[in-house]
Parts: sequence; structure tokens; C-alpha cells
Amino acid sequence: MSTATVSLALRDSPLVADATRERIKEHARAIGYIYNRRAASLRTSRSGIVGVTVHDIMNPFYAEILRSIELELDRSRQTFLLCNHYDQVEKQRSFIDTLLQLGADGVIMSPAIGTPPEDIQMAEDNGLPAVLVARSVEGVDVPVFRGDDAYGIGLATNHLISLGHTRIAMIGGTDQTSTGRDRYQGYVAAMKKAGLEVLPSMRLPGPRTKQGGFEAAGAFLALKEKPTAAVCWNDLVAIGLMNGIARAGLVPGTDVSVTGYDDLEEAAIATPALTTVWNGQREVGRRAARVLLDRLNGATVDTHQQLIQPELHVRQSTGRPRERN
Amino acid sequence: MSTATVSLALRDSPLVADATRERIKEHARAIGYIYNRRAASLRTSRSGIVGVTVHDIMNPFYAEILRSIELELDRSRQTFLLCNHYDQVEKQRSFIDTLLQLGADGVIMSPAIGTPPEDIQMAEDNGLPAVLVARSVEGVDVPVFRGDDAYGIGLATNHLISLGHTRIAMIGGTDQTSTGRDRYQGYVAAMKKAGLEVLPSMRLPGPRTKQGGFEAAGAFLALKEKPTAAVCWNDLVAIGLMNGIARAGLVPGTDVSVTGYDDLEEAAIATPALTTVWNGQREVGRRAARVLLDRLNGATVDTHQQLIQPELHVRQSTGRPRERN
DNA sequence: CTGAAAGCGCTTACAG
DNA sequence: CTGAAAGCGCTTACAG
Repeated sequence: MSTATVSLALRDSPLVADATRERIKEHARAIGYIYNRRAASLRTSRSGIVGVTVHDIMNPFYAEILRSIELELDRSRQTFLLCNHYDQVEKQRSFIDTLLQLGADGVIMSPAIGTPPEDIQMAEDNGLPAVLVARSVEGVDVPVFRGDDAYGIGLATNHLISLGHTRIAMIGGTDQTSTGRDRYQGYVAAMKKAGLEVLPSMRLPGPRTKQGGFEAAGAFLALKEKPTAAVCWNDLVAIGLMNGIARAGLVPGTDVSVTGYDDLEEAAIATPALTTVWNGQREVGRRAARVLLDRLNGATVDTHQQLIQPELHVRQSTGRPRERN
Repeated sequence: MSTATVSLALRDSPLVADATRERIKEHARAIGYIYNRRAASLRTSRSGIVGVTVHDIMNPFYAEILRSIELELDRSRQTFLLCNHYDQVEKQRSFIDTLLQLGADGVIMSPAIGTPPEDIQMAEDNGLPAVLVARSVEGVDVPVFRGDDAYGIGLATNHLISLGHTRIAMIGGTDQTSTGRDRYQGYVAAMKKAGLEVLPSMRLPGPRTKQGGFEAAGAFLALKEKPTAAVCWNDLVAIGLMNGIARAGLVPGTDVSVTGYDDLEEAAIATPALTTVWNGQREVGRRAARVLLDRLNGATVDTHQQLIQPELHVRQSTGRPRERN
């Protein structure tokens, strides 16, 4: 029996007679045959591997995106390689290199801060199609899926304003990502539209983690403007800040209003339950994976940035302003 | 110039003259040469890929283990493929299959509940060495790294007993894993040793998540035995339970004592800061990766179970018992 | 419907 | 120190 026939039989080609196919399959099972994907990939130049790189998978925001990517890739029997780049362009670059060497079929990336468009273009030029999630990069023509951050943070800010807050701080995050700039601009725009003053001192940038929020509590409570509310960069910062506020003897949600961003699964069970902005992680992951798979199958896809419309979820961490002494 | 010379030059073989090597490397850079690892792997049967499979990477316990594995693998220029098995034996099996097909060098697994030893043996027999973390499987002879769960939960239980608690419930988790059985036994042993009664009603098994702990709060507070303390399966359950207790108007750490397990990064910033048991995630990940790399390099390694010694970290979530009405 | 042959891009003896 | 040749395990035209 020739290798060609065996190869065809194992892949259920109609070119092989039913009886022959069954005999071959039975024998393969019997001898414990293991299909060698490296060899197949060398021949076909399809590997069944997709790379995924994000800042840090320990951040539930990315974990939630990854989960929906995984679901979608599983469906198409693609495996994924994961890389946390920790915002190191060098680490991200070496990951892309690895993907190229392995003949990966594509890459989904939430690009590291400072990613030059050339890094993504290089992947594309070498046959590694890319799709971006959560952050965009100027100067490269690939599909991008992210939330509408300016609009979303506006929802949170307006919610606080409508409750009567006028001194609203913004806590956590950085202006070095597209997300960061958009969120800050959204906050500024909402404040200005309401005729409220935007004070640079009321912006406290910092790590986008619980720890970051927790540690910002001191500086927040010490602000001489005595803000009555905090718009936080994300849920992690908000939960950390609330913990820090509680440690200081104040009651978050009553003494100080706090909003989050992302609507992580744990936002609903925080104490108090967190008012936050749903950021469509599942949607972002699902659509990014789908578009990448479409590209792999030769479809030409829309490379415009796709903005997912965020939604405000009001819970217990926000209320009417209360003065502190 | 022959391909052999090029191949040797690119891998810095001393068989190639310096000048030749430099000329070749320069040219490779110039034409944007991409090393084809599939082809190399086909020839050498080393792929530079290691599989990692855990229950769910969204659980920070596994994320922390993964992080230290990643650190160790990076150092040896190995890439890792990740799989969440969600305790589905079938999903885990298909992952092992994929690894075999890709010619992966090894696999680090926290085995799914109900994993038959044959599944691991099959990997081993096909040249895919395995190392287990966090959970063990009877009947297969591979290295295992995990915390000493019985001892660790004993630390937490004894701590509560020494504060004067006598009615101590155990919240969350399952008895279907080695970890689960060991933890429950450790709790039972500590209670008995102190002459305290172990009531089946005081064991509330459940999901090992914040959500699980949060939802267990109602049942816990309604127990007719009126427990004054809860030994939780892990930090996630403990934090969820504390949130649930706070929602019910009680103050965790004052009205009810709560212990966690794992000492996740966020245990220290929970409100109140969580008394918990350090479970050596970093140590587990680091040592598992090291041993796997040693096996890849042909070393024969100790296949005895390696128990990491846990440590009690006392914080604010535990105190003297207080009666509720 | 089946078989013989070429080739994917490497590495490794082997000969010079 | 360098080159010619074989082979890793597949798939894909091509011939029969």
C-alpha cells in the first residue's frame, strides 16, 4: 500500500475506496500511529497554530478575551501559543519571530506599548496575518477590535455628574496607549461638557492593577480638592481603590463614589458591587478570532477599526456626593 | 556555498571559519531569512515546544504557577502551548494528542479530575515526558510538585482553634481531587486532635471560585450550628465568602473569622486582609519546569512526589470568636 | 481507485 | 574547513 493512499485515507478523501479506508484506519489505530503535523505543515505550509499575545494573562480583562478566542479557535481545531509581553516590545518581537519560525497561521495581539507599525507589518509581509485587540497601532493596516473607550468613560463620568458630583478624580492607567488617551479624553470631554473644571492634579496615573488602586487610595484621599468620586481606569483599580478606602475607615459607595471599567465577572460580587462599564471582552475576542480565521481561509476582511459599544452597569459603588472632613 | 555550511554557520558551529560565518549571517539578515523550525524539528525531533495544561488560567492560582513556568522556559528558549482543560478529561486528551503531533518536547500538567493514569503513560510512551503540578494521579510514575495540603490546612485550622474557635465550617472545593481529599483530611485531623466534633453539615463543598464563596455565604450563615469561623478551600472562595458576609451586614474578620489558602497576590489587599496559607505557587512552577528541562536533557529525575511546605500568613480576617444572634 | 516520485527546509554523517 | 547526499514524514500532482 502506498503512502499516498494511506495519507488520503486518513484524511477521508473520497478518492479512496470505503473498504480500503477502513482497513487503513483500523491498522493506524492498532499500531498507535501518530500523525506528524510538522511534516504535514512543512509540506502544506499550514500549521494549525495561532499566536496570541497580550500584556499579561493574569489580568482578568485579557483572560476573558483569551477565553472567547480559545472557544472560537477550538471550533476550528486551531491550537494557540500564548505570550505575555509585559509591554516589552522586544519580548513581543521575539514571539512574532518564533511564530514565523513555527509557520504559525496568524497572530492575535494586544500590542505592547510602543509597538512600531513595522513590527506588525513585518509579520504580515512574511505571511503571518495579524489582528489587533483592545489597543490599536497607527500606521498599519490590520483589523482592530476594541471598545469605544472615549464613549465608555463618558458614560461613567456622566453618571457621576448626574448624581451631583462635581469634583471627580481619574485614577490609574497611562496615556501611553490608544486606550489610555481615549479614556482620558472621554473623561475630559464629559467634564467640560458639564461645565466642570478639569484639574491636572485630579489625574492620578498608575498601574492598572488592584495593587495600583489600593496604593492610590492614600493620594486620592489626601487630594486638597477633596474629590467626592473617582473614575477608575478599570475594575481592578476600582476594586483596589475601594479596598484602600475601606482600610482608611471610609465606606466606598457611600462616602466616596467609585466607577470601574470592563465589567469583569468579579465586579458584580465586589463589596460594594461595582458600578462599571461593560467593555465587551467576549465580543472582542470572538470577533477577532473569527476575522483571523476568515483571513486564513482567504477572505478579504475589513481593516477598519471595529469599536464595540460599551454599556453602563449601575450597581452599589456610586451614590450622591457626601462631603468629607 | 552548500546548505550544510550555511546551517552550521547560523548555529555558530566552530566547524565554520569566522569570516565565512559572518558573511553568511550578514547575508541572512539582508535577505530577511527566517529559520524554519518545523523542518529542523522534523530532522532533529526536538521542537522547542512544551505543553502546559491546567484547569483554568483565569484562576490566579494557576496563573501564578504559569508565570513561574514561563520564566523558567524563557530562560531555555522554550515556547509553551497552553490548554485550559476545565476538568474535561477528553479536552486534556486531545491536547496531549496535539502535542504528540507537533512533536512537543514535554508537558507540564495539573491533571483534570478523573485523569486515568493511562493517559499520562501514553504520553510518556510516545516520547512526551510529563511533570505534574498541584495535583497527583495514582498509578503513574512521573515527578509531581504540589503543596503539602493536609499540613497546610492544618495550619489554618489550628490557628482558628488557638484563637478559641470550636465551631469551624469548611467551605468550598471538592473531594474528587488529591488536593481536595488531603485538605479535608487535614481539617478533620486538626479538629479531632483538638477534641472538637467534626460535623458533616459543617462541610459545604462547592465551586472553587469567588462566585462560589459569595454564593455559599447564605448557607454558611444559616447553618444551625452557628459556626464562628470558616476554613475556605482557597483564597478565591474566602474572598467571595467575605464579600457575601459583608453584604449580609456582618463584618468579616470581626463577626466571623475566615481563612484562605494559596496566598494569592490579592490576599494581602483584600478587605479585611486575608489570613491564609502560602502554597508556594512560584516554587511549584519553577521546580516543575526545571525538572522537565532536566528530563529533556537526558537526566534521570526523582519521580517521588515533592511536597512544598506551606506557611501560615496571619492577617486581619481572623480573630477571637464572637457569638451571633 | 491506487502507486511511484518529487519536494517542503532543515541536519547529520561522510568524504575530501 | 567546506561540499554532496541522504533522510525526517508528510502531500500533491501525475501516471496508470
